Amino acid sequence: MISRDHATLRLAVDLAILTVRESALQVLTITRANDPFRGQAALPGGFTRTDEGIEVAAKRELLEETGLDGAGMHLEQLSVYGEPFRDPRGRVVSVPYLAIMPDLPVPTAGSDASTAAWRPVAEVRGTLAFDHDEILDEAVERARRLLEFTTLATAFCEPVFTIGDLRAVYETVWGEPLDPRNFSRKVVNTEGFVEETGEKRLPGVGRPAALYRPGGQKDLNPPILRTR
Amino acid sequence: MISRDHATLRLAVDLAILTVRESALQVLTITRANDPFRGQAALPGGFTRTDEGIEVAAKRELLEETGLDGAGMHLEQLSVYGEPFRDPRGRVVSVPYLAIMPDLPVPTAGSDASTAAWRPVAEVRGTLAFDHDEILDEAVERARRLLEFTTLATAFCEPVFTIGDLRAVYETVWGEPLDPRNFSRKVVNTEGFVEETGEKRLPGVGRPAALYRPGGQKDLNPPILRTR
DNA sequence: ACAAAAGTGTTCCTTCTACACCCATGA
DNA sequence: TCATGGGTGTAGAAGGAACACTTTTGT
Repeated sequence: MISRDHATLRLAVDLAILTVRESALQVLTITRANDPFRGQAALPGGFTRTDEGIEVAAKRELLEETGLDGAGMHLEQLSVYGEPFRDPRGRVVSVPYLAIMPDLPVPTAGSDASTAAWRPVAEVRGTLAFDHDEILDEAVERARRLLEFTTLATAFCEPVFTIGDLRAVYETVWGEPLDPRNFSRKVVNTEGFVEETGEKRLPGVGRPAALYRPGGQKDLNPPILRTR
Repeated sequence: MISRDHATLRLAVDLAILTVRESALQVLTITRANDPFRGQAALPGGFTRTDEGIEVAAKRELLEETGLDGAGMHLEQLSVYGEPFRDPRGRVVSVPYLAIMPDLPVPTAGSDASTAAWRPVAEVRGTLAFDHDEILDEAVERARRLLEFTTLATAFCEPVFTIGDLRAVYETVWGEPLDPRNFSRKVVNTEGFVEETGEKRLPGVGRPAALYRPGGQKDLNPPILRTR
């Protein structure tokens, strides 16, 4: 039985899970199996449980809906959505999180996740259930800013990656081309951004690129500012 | 009757209201009149009402507890605090907001507000009820960052102010001295940060300073970065 | 040899920093 | 005339943007 009164307040978490895939910024969406908005695309999420912390709930939903273990993953909390009538079922306040991951196939483990799929952000904008379009916009904007001031771009990449891979992340998320030569220097010279592995990637074509691991640093100092 | 079960979830808003006063960063605190934490200092706040939006609730609490009308005021949402046992009364999730205002006397309008008072941040750190110490730390850190990337420093000032006043805000919030000459140039040359009034302030001593109004711009481009 | 991607060196230009110096007022 | 805070000029340092050029691979 679903509550319809507004005196009873429930807390939900939603997840804007972003990746770079096929040269496009993509987001993990599910197709809603139940009313309201049955059949429509939405961000994965669900209600928090009694005595469950909010970030814990977010990681649990991540696992349930995508089969991905978010144990070590960075979740970035976005602003809370609590308009009284945002959910037709009653008073639901949502705490949305931004998660960033490499281009992995969706394991489709849980029951709800059977419909989980990567979709290009440009394609889903304006089509999501509830106020998830707003959440997605905020997530993308946050991701853009995180690339400027933190080393989180490496979270879009595989465990080892080339500077070219990393540059592709910046170019895709920011939607603007960057000078490969200046970018390379900036990244390599920034203490703690990336760490050499000593290996090289066998190329399809061109000179093999050096492979790197994420460095220890979280904040990017100096930042890599985009030209506005 | 206060609920003690955790199945019933209630949503609260808390306010970290900052000002610069007597050359120190100060925060508005109340002394709790009721258990839990009776007699201890805390941030003003309260529960949201049925069918009331969250930011609306924050502005209502601001009015009730300080007598200040936050109609046009910028409220900056901080991260949500929802640990299951953060409030001994039951499951309470708090949405904290940062508010910035000039050094106004606290009107002490509402009943709860009789104990409202400005206190230096340095003095109250570690003494607040609930997890309000954490919230305050986050608020101060956010305020520091806002000064770098937005024009919100003007919110600490009276409706008209001198560049010296504005510099005092930066120095107090950042806790480091700035070069008055370079600061002045940077502010005046940044499009939309401040706007000349044509007036001058009658000085106690020294050359009279030009008076300015806040400019139209919200974001600060280029940013005023502090040296870390 | 050629195409393509990786990476280095160098030049130009903008911005920041430090500080010498001048300005306008009260005591 | 001196102290004090407001404000301009300017030289040097630092960092970013643009781009010529070299390196290393596959075909």
